[in-house]
Amino acid sequence: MKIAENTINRLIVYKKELNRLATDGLSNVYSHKLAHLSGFPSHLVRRDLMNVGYNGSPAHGYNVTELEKCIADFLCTPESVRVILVGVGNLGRAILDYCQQQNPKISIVAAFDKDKNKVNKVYHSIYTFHIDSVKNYIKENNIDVAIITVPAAEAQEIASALVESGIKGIVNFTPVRLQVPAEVYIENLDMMLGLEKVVYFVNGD
Amino acid sequence: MKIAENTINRLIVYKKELNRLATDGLSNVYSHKLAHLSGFPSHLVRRDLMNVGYNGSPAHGYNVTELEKCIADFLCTPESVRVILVGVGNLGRAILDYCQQQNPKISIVAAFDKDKNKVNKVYHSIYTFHIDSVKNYIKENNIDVAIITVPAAEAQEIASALVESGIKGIVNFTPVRLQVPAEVYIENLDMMLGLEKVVYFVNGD
DNA sequence: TTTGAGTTGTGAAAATTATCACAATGTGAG
DNA sequence: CTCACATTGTGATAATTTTCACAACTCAAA
Repeated sequence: MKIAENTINRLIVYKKELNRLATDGLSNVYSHKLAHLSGFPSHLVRRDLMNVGYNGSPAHGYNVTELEKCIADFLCTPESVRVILVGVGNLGRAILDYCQQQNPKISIVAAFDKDKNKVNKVYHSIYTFHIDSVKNYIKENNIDVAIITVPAAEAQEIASALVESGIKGIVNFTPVRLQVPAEVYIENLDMMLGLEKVVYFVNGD
Repeated sequence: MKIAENTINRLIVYKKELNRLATDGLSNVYSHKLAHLSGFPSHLVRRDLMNVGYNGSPAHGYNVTELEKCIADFLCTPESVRVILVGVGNLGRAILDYCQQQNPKISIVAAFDKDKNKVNKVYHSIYTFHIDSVKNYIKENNIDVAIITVPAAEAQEIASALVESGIKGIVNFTPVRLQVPAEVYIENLDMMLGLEKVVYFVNGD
């Protein structure tokens, strides 16, 4: 069954909130509470959970840990995912740091840059290689996902190289709309776009 | 007329691509080309442009600079927007830097942190104030939009304080779902969520 | 002038997504 | 046991969003 992208977004949010509830020691939760925590209406929560195929109880709602696991299974979250990052600028280094504090299942295993002053250095405990070695690295280590944080002018060239080496998904932090084959999944995380959207909704209507 | 959030996203993308076309010296563009550049189908481009009320010519397509201005007007993009940033960690500093390289109409005018070692310092030419002064700053300078890059544990407390002071829109880089009144617009830019989504679409289907 | 190629703008249809409303269910108190 | 209550799961409905298809238009060339 095909699931809408928005549904996936929400499921990821539910999963995170469930995880937090679990660490808080709660064992069950009602759709209303999950709705309140995640910011979506409760009937959407229930509808989304229909998709993952987990059944709650009318009396106790959902079992927190079971539902979390069920969503994780549904999202096919593998036990560990290895990701690379290209572009060790301010933003790239911040992401190297940030990622380690979050989901331990997803880890950045290598960074790449063209600047010789950065190559062979370690940032936030991630080793930086020269960009020329990225193709080999991807192939030898079977990497599927890359994060791009290079300057806008280099983004397309880098993306093409990554795709050529077999990358299947890219988190794109540059403002450039990357041109890649349809089977490569691109998640654009343009911070400026986010800011502009907020400005629109605050100003306009 | 009410415009869907996705439409707003696309319009912002069109605007950026148009800007790039303009600097490249092109004077007009067809919906197909704009579609290719932005990654959306051409009939969606035309449908979206219907909303902003700009009319192209069947022979020459759209005038690049006029359309760009028209979209900007539609999005109510003010001549200049002043934004503050709360949380001068690695990510916060990277954003301070990144923002200045992009849209010159939107500028971060002040940063805030609770760490005394950061207060009164200047990062990427933005002055850092103590977090205790943020409420006054917002009121005195009439700030509408804030960027939150504090640790997850402090996010909600900060958000509540900002809202109390009159903030109308927040770009939230923390993984926390902020609880705010409905009239405050929140844009969640959770990098981990983006990564997880890519992992899902790469792995699963 | 007339024809033809290529594009826009848009009504209408299709597909998708969200909302509603309520039957079915499980629980605990009396 | 039975009843009242609160919640889930879901068919049906409504709303939204996208896609299709083509008439209307512009220009250039013959």
